[in-house]
Amino acid sequence: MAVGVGQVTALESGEAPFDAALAARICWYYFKEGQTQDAIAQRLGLTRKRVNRMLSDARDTGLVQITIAGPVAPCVALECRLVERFGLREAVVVPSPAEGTDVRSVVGAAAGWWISERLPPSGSLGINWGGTIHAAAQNLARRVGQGNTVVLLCGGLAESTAINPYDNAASFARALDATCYYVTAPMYTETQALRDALVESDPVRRVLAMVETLDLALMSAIDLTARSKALEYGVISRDLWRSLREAGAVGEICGHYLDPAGRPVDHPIADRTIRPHLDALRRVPQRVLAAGGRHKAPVIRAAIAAGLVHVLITDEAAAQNLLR
Amino acid sequence: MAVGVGQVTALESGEAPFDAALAARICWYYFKEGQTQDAIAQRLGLTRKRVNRMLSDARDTGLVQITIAGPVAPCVALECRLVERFGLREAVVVPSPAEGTDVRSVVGAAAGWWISERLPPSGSLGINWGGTIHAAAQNLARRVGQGNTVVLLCGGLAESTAINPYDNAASFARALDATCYYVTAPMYTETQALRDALVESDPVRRVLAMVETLDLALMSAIDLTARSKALEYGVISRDLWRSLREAGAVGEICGHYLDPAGRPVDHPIADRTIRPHLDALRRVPQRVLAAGGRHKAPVIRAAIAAGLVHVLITDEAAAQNLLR
DNA sequence: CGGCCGAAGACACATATGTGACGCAGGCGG
DNA sequence: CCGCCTGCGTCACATATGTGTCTTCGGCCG
Repeated sequence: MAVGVGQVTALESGEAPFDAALAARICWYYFKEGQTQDAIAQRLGLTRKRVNRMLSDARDTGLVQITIAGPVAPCVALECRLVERFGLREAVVVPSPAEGTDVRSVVGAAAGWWISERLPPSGSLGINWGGTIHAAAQNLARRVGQGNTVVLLCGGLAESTAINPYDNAASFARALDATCYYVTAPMYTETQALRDALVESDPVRRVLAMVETLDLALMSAIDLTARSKALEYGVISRDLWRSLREAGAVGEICGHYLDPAGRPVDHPIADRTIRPHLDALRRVPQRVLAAGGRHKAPVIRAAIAAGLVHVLITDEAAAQNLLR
Repeated sequence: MAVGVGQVTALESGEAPFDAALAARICWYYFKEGQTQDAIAQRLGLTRKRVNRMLSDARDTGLVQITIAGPVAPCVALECRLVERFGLREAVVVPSPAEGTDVRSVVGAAAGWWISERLPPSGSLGINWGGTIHAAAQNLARRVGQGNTVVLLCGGLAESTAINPYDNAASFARALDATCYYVTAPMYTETQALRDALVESDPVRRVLAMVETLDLALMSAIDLTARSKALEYGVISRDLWRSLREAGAVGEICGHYLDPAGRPVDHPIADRTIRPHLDALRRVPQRVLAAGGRHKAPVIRAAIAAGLVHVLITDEAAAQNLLR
């Protein structure tokens, strides 16, 4: 119970810590003791509705984490085949969710779990952005004071959507109790001159240079199919989308637009994008790609071909497409 | 209902010993995707009941593991174990502060919060003294005109330290807008005759008798380890400390020195101490002990054994020691 | 060969859960 | 000072869940 500390009363210290404690307690009673929500509400003097809401909040924010131990056989088979076919270090395949539901949350959950397991103490982690990464953030095992570092590998978005890059990074940093470095610049600029000025500027340059120091990079990929979320959210305009496709791009990773063979495509946007160097990314010792959904298969293939993937975290549908 | 290829494979392979694969898949759909059991059953061609049973089996066998993140999670676990192990009505465990800092302020803060929540309007509250109680006083939610009563359950200290009993009581009374009753006598006298005379005197007798009317008693405990604050403050002389330890005492609550089994020890100081009767204390309907720090574990155990504790408010370190 | 037995399904029902409608109070800006 | 608006509590109801009972089915044993 993080009631107020020292002379500070609970109220003065703000509701946040108290709420977290209460939420944790509720989760314990509900998930561990199997109490009914009603009973918990009575026991703690709350309304059932409140308990109910806190429980779903807890699930959303990752306060409770549900892990499934045993290997899911078919997925394990796919994992083995992916590793073998593409020469990966490791593959994680999760069952595809029902048609119409969002694959990113389940792939992200797997990614969060993977990072929790594999990020060393004092490790330095690079991330980019996207719904998958956002979901990963919600599924990290909490750390305290291990001296981790989180580096955001892309610029920000001016319009704050639910999956803003800065928020992604902040969520990671909060969960890992990490120092966080942000690229204080937009994802891409309107002119090349501005891009050049920004990447030369001290704060941006310093953060982008940190890619050389990373232990681990967790990246998602943007596809350029008609189902692209980037298109849906307006992060990529329809005109840009069309011209990228015409230029032969199948998707984007960390600001790099790749053709099916994993080569960067020639497109003006490249000169206006703020991004780490591709070669620098290729020097990160452990590179993890988290992307799911069958429409992501081409960009995943491209990313692998580009040498950006040591570890692939994906879903059944994408895995099957990749192996076809 | 569209069934994914992987699922068909799983079904057609018809594992007679419905291996962990199916169970894991069901768990995945249920916990990760939030599908309804009915939907899962339809999707996999099973009955809902079967899905239901596999889910509860999975929980029992640990195939799914639910963990609660956040710093307070282990505390909630400890609370539950304390309640169960010692037959308490309630336990509150706060995270232990960093080594070297004072645990009493955080335990006291929790105690203050607890009292604020649970002391009924017009309720009568007994307290003793100590740093923990002092901290509790600082963390009470203010009340106005609810007709509360505060009764100090011990004598005073002539030398005014920061944690003078009278000041403790006054702080409580001020915060609760309560009428306050003080034991107008020292904590212990130099002779038994004086003690006897004092407890027979009208004001002292009347206040001590009020213990029978209390709704709630909030008590801290003095330990007799080398780290005892009472020793450090000189409230207990080193000679007294040594002889109490030799007599088998592990600590003191409200003037009662207890051995590890919770029995009063035989020691001359007992006859010179001004204190409520142990049996009277045991008749207080709700008895709360607030004490933290690992060195308090023995006296907490003694207090519980003595039947003085309905509600224990402590810290992680002490809780762990208690459960060992 | 026939009956026994256990596993698993169908059905039913009592709870538990999630969610929307409504209304109240407290904070805030006009 | 007043009205609006947000947040929360209450109520109500549609689903979802857990569990019992009865039945069926298939294997096993006498």
